[in-house]
Amino acid sequence: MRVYLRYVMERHQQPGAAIEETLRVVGDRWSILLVRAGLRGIRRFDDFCDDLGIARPVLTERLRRLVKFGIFERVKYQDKPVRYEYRLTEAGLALSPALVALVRWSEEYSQEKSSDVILVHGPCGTELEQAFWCRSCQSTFGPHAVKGVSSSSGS
Amino acid sequence: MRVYLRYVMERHQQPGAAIEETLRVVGDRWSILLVRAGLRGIRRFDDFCDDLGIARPVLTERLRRLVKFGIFERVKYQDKPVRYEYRLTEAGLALSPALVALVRWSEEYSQEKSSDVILVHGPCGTELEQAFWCRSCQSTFGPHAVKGVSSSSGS
DNA sequence: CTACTGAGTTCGGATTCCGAACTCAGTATT
DNA sequence: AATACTGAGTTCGGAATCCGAACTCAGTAG
Repeated sequence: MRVYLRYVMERHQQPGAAIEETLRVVGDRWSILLVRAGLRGIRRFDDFCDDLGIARPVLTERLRRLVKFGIFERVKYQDKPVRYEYRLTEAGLALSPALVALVRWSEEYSQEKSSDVILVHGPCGTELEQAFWCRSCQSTFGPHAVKGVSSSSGS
Repeated sequence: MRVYLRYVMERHQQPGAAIEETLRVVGDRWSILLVRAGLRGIRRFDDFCDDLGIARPVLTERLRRLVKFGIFERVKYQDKPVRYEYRLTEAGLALSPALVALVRWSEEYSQEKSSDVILVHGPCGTELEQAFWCRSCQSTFGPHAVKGVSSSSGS
């Protein structure tokens, strides 16, 4: 079955608020990488630092901001010398669909291929594909069926 | 049916190559916004400029880079004074799942809500949800069913 | 008393970003 | 013919951001 999508993307109030909102939070060079590291189980400051090669002052600032936006939480894991680590919140975990989409894209369209399996279906072990799902039609279709129909630009 | 996912995310060769690959292309502050503008039908230099409020030198550099990576193509649309415009390629369109994921996230988890309908199912007009789809199981499940199981971090 | 860990801060220098003004080809206006 | 306008860029100087390296600070281990 062939389904085509219409991109509508209306601006309600602010110009293109929704994506900008998200990008205002994770739209810099490091935040998404931090989330990915978090998904891989990294939690400590120095580990983030070593794993990503991010500069320490920037890491400090970025983690603080991500905590502020509720993506990571700063948890004390030790008292003696008081130490904190950073854990993904539910909101942070909820970014995974975006990460998966990013990985999938690189697999399909990036010149330098790098097969980096990120998500598997628990029960059967197959790689997952990402799809669109229409609630009322109950149908699923992949990004390949996507077709851009530009609404004729107004003024 | 309840399905849980396991985050596996192995590093094959380079540390976390896949996402970094994608982010190396669209991981700056503007590229994703440019793609979104492209999806909305914007094609001309000045229109990108006005719509996003991006500085012209940066726009120049960004478009050049995105053309180099095959996300936009520079098409001559007029001969008299020769003029070019920028159109999304198939690879560029293929970024839409990521954009949708970003929009969905802002709708669910961002404090400042902004209902900005981005994708609709052509035939029935309902908003689309994004889902994971397992090819072999033929089942679909949403991000809500996602559960993070951090692989215990090694050394 | 010295060495080490781990989460940050404090620096100076390098890069990138920005807005505003400029270029350059051709077209429309007077 | 002279002026104004369009559209895709360049060329500036100043401002914000990034970086690596060294430093702080509390507590532990030898």
